[in-house]
Order: sequence, then structure tokens, then C-alpha cells
Amino acid sequence: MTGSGAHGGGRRTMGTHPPDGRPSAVDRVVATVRSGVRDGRFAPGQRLVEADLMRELGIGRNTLREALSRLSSDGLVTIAPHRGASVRRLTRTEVEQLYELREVLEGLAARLAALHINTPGHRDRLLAALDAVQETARTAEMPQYIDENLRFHRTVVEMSGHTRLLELVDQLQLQTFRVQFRSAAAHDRTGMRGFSVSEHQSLAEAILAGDAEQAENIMRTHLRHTGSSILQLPDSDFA
Amino acid sequence: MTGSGAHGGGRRTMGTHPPDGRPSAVDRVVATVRSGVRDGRFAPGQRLVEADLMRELGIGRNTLREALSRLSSDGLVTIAPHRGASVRRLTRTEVEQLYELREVLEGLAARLAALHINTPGHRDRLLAALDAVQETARTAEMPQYIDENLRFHRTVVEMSGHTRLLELVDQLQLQTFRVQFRSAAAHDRTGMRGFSVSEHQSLAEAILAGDAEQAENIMRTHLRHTGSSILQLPDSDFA
DNA sequence: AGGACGAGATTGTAGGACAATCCAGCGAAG
DNA sequence: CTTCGCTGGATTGTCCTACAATCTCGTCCT
Repeated sequence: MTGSGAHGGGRRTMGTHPPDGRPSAVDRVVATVRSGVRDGRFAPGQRLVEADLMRELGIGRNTLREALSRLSSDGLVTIAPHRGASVRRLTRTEVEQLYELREVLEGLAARLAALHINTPGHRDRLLAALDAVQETARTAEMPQYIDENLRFHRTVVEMSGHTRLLELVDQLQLQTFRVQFRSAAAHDRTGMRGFSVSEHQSLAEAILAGDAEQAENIMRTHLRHTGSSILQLPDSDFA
Repeated sequence: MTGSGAHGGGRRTMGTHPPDGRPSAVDRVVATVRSGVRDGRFAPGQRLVEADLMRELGIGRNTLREALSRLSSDGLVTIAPHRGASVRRLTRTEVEQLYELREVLEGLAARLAALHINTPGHRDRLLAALDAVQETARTAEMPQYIDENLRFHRTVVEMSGHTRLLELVDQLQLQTFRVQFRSAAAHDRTGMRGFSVSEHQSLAEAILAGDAEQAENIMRTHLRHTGSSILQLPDSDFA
């Protein structure tokens, strides 16, 4: 999500603001940096110097600082006193811990999703998401496949009906996106896709059957697999 | 942990080593508002007007806005566009969801704490925390008892060695503090203290025994009890 | 060479300005 | 009398400038 979006020539004459229908300047900056981190325009460890970003994005310092502050709360960048912001680089331990969190949180989400499976529209949404994953698993390139993959997970969390949980999981997914990408690229020829797809399928079946216990278990197992596959990456992929 | 900005907010100014002596102005404001919400100086729903707080705290608008922004990411205040910040009021559903989160997160913490029980110093810290709870349960007034109670939970989470988990749980505890307080006050004469204390004791025993499974179960059960006791509060305590 | 020193870069904070937006109160219309 | 629309004040969103504090790094002196 947060697709490339059409943000044309950024530095229009300041002064005029979009007619509120839409994101505040801070929101736009946050979204821009987020997607920038996602698609590698900002590399992990890279420093984000205020003056540069101000020029680049055509915004004032307050706005930028508020955006960076928010990104830091989300864990996507770190801010060191008097040294400024930089794109966060995760250590191996941190990745491990993030996956421990995803395990319990998305496990809860799967459980709740199973409990709410009879909410109108839920069945269709889940089936559609599963279909999309299976389709892109066969045909699409890696970036798209990963995207669809995350969307499937996100759908499950949305179906939990737990707004706070959705926020937390979104954060965690964003933070783990880069390493997840590298891991997926590295394991792609070892049949990982098929394995992952089959886990997704069993998960969907459990949820559709309303089997909360089973859904939670599958989700947790699945994330444990994903996590440990990521942890096999060489040291160069961590801080 | 009342007041004293010992743990500066999110992962913002946490250099690995403390090269800077004092908390930044933003940190001080965040800590001030936090403790203000805790001890009722700021009531839930109350609006936090920038001009007032600027005068009251003697700081500039940038600093204040950055602090409010961070507090909003922590979920302690809400910021509505063009309406500013106000102390967050939780709905019944939100409280329920927060306790679902605490259940899985602190459950994980208890499990990890049990696994790490042999780390030097851990046994003593846990025993000290348990002792403090039991002591204040007998002798102290409600605010102090609740404080010690939270400190006990926090100790368990610290012993998990999972820094991100600690941050999340801290957030959740802060958000639920208010209702937790009212609930405790309401149930105090129904022997709730003794019940809670005995659960804490079994939890400590399970952790000390290194029984991760049992520790997680007790923690989760305990939080489920706490949560449902809070949900018995009348509607007037919710948004 | 090694360490002290200073110049430039960068951030932290204050404070002013102005447009956009919200809100309460008032008056007109039904 | 109630409802609707308008206006003016209050408040926020964003920009800007300024300056002190702090960090970085190259230079110079011993």
C-alpha cells in the first residue's frame, strides 16, 4: 500500500494548502518517507538531514520535524540527540524480537478473525485475498508477491475488528519489510513460495471453519517459519 | 515511576549510552503531561489548548506540538485536525481491546521472564517486587498499591529482556491507568486485593520455577480477571 | 604523530506571522 | 419557538527567522 502515489513537483509556491479534504503536510511527509523506505529510496542507516529533506519535499522545518518525530515513534527511523534522524537498521536480535511480537499479535488476530468469520463480507474478503496471493505466487515478480503476501496478513488482521491491533501490526510489518524482502529473494528458488502459500491456505481454511484455536496455531507457526528464515540471512543484512 | 522522566518516551532519544545529561525540553513536557494524566491533573476528555500549555510550561510552540504529537502516537491524547489535542477517553470496547493486547503481550513477557529466570539478579528483583506488592497491599492506600502493582508487572516485562515489548506494555498500562484506578477503588472492599495478590504470588512462583507455560497462563488469566473487573464499571467511566 | 583547538554543519528551541478551520452566538426566516 | 445561515473570535496548521548547544572534522602546535 501507500503506492508510489502521484506527488508531482513538490515545491509549489508555499502558502496554499490542500482544501483540508486530505492529508496534512505532516501526513504527506510521513507517507513519503515510509514508501521511500519501503522501496529502498532511503537505505537503512542513511541519515535524514533536515535541511535536505526540507528542500526536497518543499516543507517547513516544523512540519518535517513533526513528521520525523512521528516516524521515530513508529520505529522506522531513529533520532539521536543533536545527530538527527536516520533510517533505522535492525540488529538480528531486534528482528527476532519483532517476530516474537508479530507471532503473538497476529496469532491473536487470526483467533479473532475466526471468531468473526460470520460477519457479512468477511468470507468473501478472505477468499479474495487468498486468491490474490496464490495467483501472484505463480505469476508475479518478487516485489508484487511480497506485497500481496502482506496484504493477505493485513486482511486477516482487519477481520479481527481490533483497530489497535491493526495499527501495531502495520508498524511491525513496515519495520520488518526490508529484511523480509531480502529473505524472500534469497529463498525464492528453494520452493519457499509454495511452502508459504500452503500455510496461507490452511490458515484461511481454519478461519473459514471458525476454528479459532487452529487459526491461531497456524498463524503462529507460519510466522515462526518466516522469522527463522529471515534470521538465516548473513550478518551484512543487519546492523 | 510517577513523574520522573526516567524512560524517555518512545525510542526517540535512546542513545545506547547516555551522552547527554538532561532530558530535552520535549521529554520534560511529555513526562509532565503523562504524570498529569496519571494523577488526574488532566481529566480524560479535557482539551489541551496549546496557548495555555505554552504559558503554563514556559516552552515554545514547536516543542509543545512535538510533545503532543508524541503523546498522541502513544495513544494518551487524541489530536483532531484543527481542533487540537485532548486527553483521550476510552470507550468500553477500546478498554476491552487494550486488555486483549495486554493479555497476549504480558503473557509473552511472563513466558520470556520464566525462560530467563537464571539471569543474574533476576530472582532477587522479582522477589523484591513481589514483596513490595504484598507489603503495600496490606498497609498502603490505593494510589500507592496500584503503583506497586504496576511496578510488579513492569518488572516481569523488564525481565523478559525484550525492549520493544517493554515499550508497548508501558504504553498500554499508561492508557489503562485511569480506568484501572477507578475499578480498583470500586472493588477494594470486595477482597479484590487479596485475590490479586495471590495471583501475583503464583505468577512469581511459576517464573521462579522456570515454568514458562504456567507463567504465561497465570499472567493471562490474571489480566483477564483485571480486565473484566474493569468492564463492570458504569458507563459514566467510559466515553 | 598525537592531541588541543577552532570553524562549519546540524540540531534544539523560541517566537512571530498568516491562512485555514472550527465554534459559539446572533439575527433572520419559517 | 425552532431552525438555518452568517459573522467574528478562538485555535490550529504551516511557514519563517534567529540563536544557542552540540557534534564533526580538518588544522595547527608541541
